[in-house]
Amino acid sequence: MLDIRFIRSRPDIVRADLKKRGDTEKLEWVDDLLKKDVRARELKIETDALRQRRNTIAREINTARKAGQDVTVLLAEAADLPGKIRDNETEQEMIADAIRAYQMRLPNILHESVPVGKDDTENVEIKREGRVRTFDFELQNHGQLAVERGWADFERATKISGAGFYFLKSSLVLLDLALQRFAIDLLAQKGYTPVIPPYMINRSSYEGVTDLGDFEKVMYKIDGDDVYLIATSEHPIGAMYKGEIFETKDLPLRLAGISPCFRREIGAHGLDTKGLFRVHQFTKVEQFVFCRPEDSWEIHEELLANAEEMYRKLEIPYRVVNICTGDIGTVAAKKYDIEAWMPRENTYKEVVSCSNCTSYQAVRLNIKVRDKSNFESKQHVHTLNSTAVATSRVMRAILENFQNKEGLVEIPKILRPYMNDQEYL
RNA sequence: GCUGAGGUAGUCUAGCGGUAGGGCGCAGGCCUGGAAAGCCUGUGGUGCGAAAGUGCCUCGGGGGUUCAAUUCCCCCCCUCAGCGCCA
Repeated sequence: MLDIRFIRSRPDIVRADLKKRGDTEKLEWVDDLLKKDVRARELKIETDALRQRRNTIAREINTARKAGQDVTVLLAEAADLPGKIRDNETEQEMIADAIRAYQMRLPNILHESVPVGKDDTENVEIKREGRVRTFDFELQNHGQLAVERGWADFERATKISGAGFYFLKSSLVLLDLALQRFAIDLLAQKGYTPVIPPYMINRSSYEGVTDLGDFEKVMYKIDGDDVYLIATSEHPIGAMYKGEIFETKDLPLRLAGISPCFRREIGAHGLDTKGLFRVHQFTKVEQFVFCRPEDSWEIHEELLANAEEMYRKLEIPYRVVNICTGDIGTVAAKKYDIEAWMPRENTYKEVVSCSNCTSYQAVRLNIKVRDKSNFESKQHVHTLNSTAVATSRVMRAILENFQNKEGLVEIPKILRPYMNDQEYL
């Protein structure tokens, strides 16, 4: 969320950003929020004065009693104070809740390079990489191919868990693990520390890292407990340092999260109905960085470069798009997607999402950095996250891009050391 | 799940109705040719103030009693130890 002090001092920036997003209904929120903020501070001054009087009088009563003096006048005054204080506190709480509710719903301030657009059709392509293969035969649907070869079982998974689930078997299990290990090794070599997080986290931690709407749309709640299944390791890793202060020397902190990801929302159907593209559960290796505010834009490019390197090495053609205002959501200040070439559909489809969340998550989570040379000054850190590999989607890309006429699937060379040096699945 | 002990500022620890004290760490200052040691100050959140300052809040969380709660009462959460169950 946005720091109240930032909103207070630069409401012009907040308003301009909402206009850029076309989110004009929230302009009124800013006005109302600023009004409530003024009232909140008036109330604080009043209430603090009442509390000061209460504290003083309590001490006076104590001193007078010890001196054996009469305290009835003091007690009479003191008796009125708690009620007055309580009335003020009630109003203060109401206003604080209202301000917080606005803050939780106001989106992050966008980077100037974010293109204006109404929805995902207006995202801006930045580049294309890789050689797109041509096929002189009809490609098989990756899901059907996987079932025929005994690499996946969707029907039995549907029987026991519902649509959107799958059993992975034999070669695809090894491929899944190979992709994870490839990604971890590549990131570890670049200074990222691998992390396996808890797969369930509680609501208050979750509110720090995600959009409120996600609780209804995306997350699975565990019945009877205050915990949710994680939708990505970004969430537990972001919340990991909640309420903490980093030393400058400890930043940037580069982490590589490895976890299953659970998502209720699986969206559109069509070609993807049966298969590995839109599923309720998949495994993902994720890059996550905590850094000083001045470093985040450079690191955002680093995360994208790392992700691109993976797809180049996997020999999967891709393009990079700059996500527009209508598609970016509330948390990120700028977001790139990498879309892998899916030859059967003749189109690029999302496999990586790479975001600079600037201080938006850090403000909610209260994560700061302290500079040793200026001990008193603390700033909120910036957080960034980017997919390295979401194994289900990359497996689909491999099953399609590396298929041959005989229905065999070649294993990308970079993965073969992780696959007992096999050439084909 | 049961029993017991705990939760005090970055960390350790005292206080157990009347302004939360000390050790360590860290930051700054004095001292020094430089350092160490020693000594002094500071250390979380927030309000007012140009600043110097000054006030309020903070003893796991929430209620209650009281002029006044870290302290007394009630509910909840978490940690540790032992026992039980368990891959």
